[in-house]
Amino acid sequence: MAQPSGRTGRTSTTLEEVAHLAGVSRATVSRVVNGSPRVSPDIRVDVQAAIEQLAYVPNRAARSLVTRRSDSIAVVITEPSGRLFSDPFFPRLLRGISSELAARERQLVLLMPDSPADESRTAEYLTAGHVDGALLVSLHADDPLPGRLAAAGIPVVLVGRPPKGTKASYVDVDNRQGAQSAVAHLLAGGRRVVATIAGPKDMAAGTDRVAGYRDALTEAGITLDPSLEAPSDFTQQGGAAAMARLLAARPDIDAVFAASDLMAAGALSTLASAGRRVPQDVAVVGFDDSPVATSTTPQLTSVRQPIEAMGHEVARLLVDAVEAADPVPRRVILATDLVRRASSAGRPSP
Amino acid sequence: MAQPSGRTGRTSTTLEEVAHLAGVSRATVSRVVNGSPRVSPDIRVDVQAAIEQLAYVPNRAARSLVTRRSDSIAVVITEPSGRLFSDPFFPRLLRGISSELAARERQLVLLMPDSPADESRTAEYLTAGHVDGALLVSLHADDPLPGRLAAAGIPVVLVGRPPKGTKASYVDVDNRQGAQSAVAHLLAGGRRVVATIAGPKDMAAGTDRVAGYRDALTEAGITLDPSLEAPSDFTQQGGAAAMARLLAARPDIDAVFAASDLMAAGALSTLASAGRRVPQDVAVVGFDDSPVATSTTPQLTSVRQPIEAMGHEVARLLVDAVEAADPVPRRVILATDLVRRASSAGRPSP
DNA sequence: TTCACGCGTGAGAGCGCTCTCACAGTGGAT
DNA sequence: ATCCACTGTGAGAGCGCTCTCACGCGTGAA
Repeated sequence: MAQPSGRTGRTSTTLEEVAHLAGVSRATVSRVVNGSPRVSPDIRVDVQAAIEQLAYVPNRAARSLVTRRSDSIAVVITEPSGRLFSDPFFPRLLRGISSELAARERQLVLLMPDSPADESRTAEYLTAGHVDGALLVSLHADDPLPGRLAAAGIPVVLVGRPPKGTKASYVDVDNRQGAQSAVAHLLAGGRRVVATIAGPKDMAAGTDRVAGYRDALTEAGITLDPSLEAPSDFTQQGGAAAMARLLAARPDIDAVFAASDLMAAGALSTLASAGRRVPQDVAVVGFDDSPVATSTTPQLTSVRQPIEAMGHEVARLLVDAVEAADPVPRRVILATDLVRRASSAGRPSP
Repeated sequence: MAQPSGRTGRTSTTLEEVAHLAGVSRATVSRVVNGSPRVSPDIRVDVQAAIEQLAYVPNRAARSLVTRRSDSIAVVITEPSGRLFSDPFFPRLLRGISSELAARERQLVLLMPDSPADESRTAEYLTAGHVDGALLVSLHADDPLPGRLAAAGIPVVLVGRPPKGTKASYVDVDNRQGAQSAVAHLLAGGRRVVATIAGPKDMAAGTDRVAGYRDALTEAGITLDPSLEAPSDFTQQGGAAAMARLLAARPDIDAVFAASDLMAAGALSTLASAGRRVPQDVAVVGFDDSPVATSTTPQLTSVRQPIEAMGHEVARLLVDAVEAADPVPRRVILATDLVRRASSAGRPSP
């Protein structure tokens, strides 16, 4: 930055030039560009013609300088790289966010801090007012970021319900309902001893899915049994190990609801080693409907999450919050969808 | 945009205020901020103290307005969503890019056009001068974007060698050498009838990996045999089908090099159905070292690509190109690394 | 002592835009 | 005819910064 660029910049057209060509003042061109109603139709047409002819594009920097808005939104992904690299969640979410922001003419500024030093730099960047708001993607339970941003008055929307209660807006899928429908589906298929491989207890997605599992059993009048609930960590290895524990404790299991497809895939391999046939002996349902679900044998029934829709929703919420004078926190919960595949085919009625 | 925001902005400190506190002029503070050597040490200290005290952060918009640089770099991902959602390539690449750009104090503006209309909007955005340069991630063979950007004088760096020859800078992994080392490893393990499941012919990664496969055989004095080369499409299903074709044509195959882990995983399932043991009867090597490689049975030997390094390199190249007066195209080829796992364990010597 | 030179510093213009305010023109009510 | 309200337009200030240019001061050579 010490050196000015040697590049002889492509100088773009300015408002001034458009105004000159159209025979009006800068102010009028500005009004046309920004869609003000206070412009007579004929002048508007002239100005638009001039804009077209000169291929005029407003200079964001100049505009930002006076409006004190950057029209950019930060997306902060703080993920220690495990899930980031194995789960298609992030690309899909980014696509949803990107498409919404593009439609709203906002820039998407991506931040992926990958060290504690980086994270504090991220916080400084965000609070410096370079962006109008921030989308926080995978928050640690103890992340100080939401607090710092709130203190700095930066609008924030979270993706996924944060583990601790928070005042911030967030968008999440209906994990509980999704899990409930998965287990209800197993019960409807004639299964009676339904276990679950759960996610970590310190993640909302973990606890909510267990709650949904219990809901379904309770609704069906089945007494809950702690020996049928094996906590795990959302990974394939973890799922395999949890399945082994479940089989050891309860050999009579005839169905498993895993809180992620990766864990379900792990469970499948353990079941295969144990000589249990899927779905004849044990039915399996996963969660996420990730690509893994169609590459296992048999293919996995799974709870599909509307990830792109989440992206859209979260971006919409944030842009609205930036524009609104009253940033009332909102939460949006999106419904899930059970995708039926071979792993949970119902038993032939006896 | 018609309405000014109702938000009562957190007004940040300005150069002016820092200058006042330090008892110097704006120009001097600016010099300190931008690291000019033409400032006496004692004054520099005073100014830095004032900056610290007021928590001064330069206003990007004001700076951009005069420097005519945005200090932001666009990353354009044009991927029809197949690979985007199944391959961890993109998150890893983004992380590499992000970390390099953060270190260089550049903003990463992410663009993911997902419709033709979107793509033309993207082109307009990029040529409007809102960013200093663009990183193009997964280019179609016939994508007009590089041409349009070149015409507009926007610096561009490509990730991966483009199918058609191009004058643009790019960074790629050494696909040919990677494939060569994989096949050499199979030969060193005592394999003699080595087949390959290749990628599409219209992708550089596809043809380069076949070339590497042939290199290794030729070096070992083995005559090439077209019946051992099965083109496919980088997907698991495609890999499974290609493996079936290979087995039908050449039942004597004792090793397979697949140009992607997904295809290798498909090959494994076909081999299992055909009753061939891996690695005893047939050794298998994949490419990418993706998470799939460790979730198959047996785990896959695979060629690891330095994806984060690619991200770093590509970002470095672009920032350098933006700063340099003479944008001489450069190409950087990164070495790969063979990760040995069970799927290619050598035969016990006879 | 005088002059030239270089170095550190300040004054001020200006980047392209928005937005307030003033003003001219129009038309309806008095 | 007079006044008022209202609408459309233009003039101009100013957002926060960089950068050129001029200036004053100290230093070394003449």
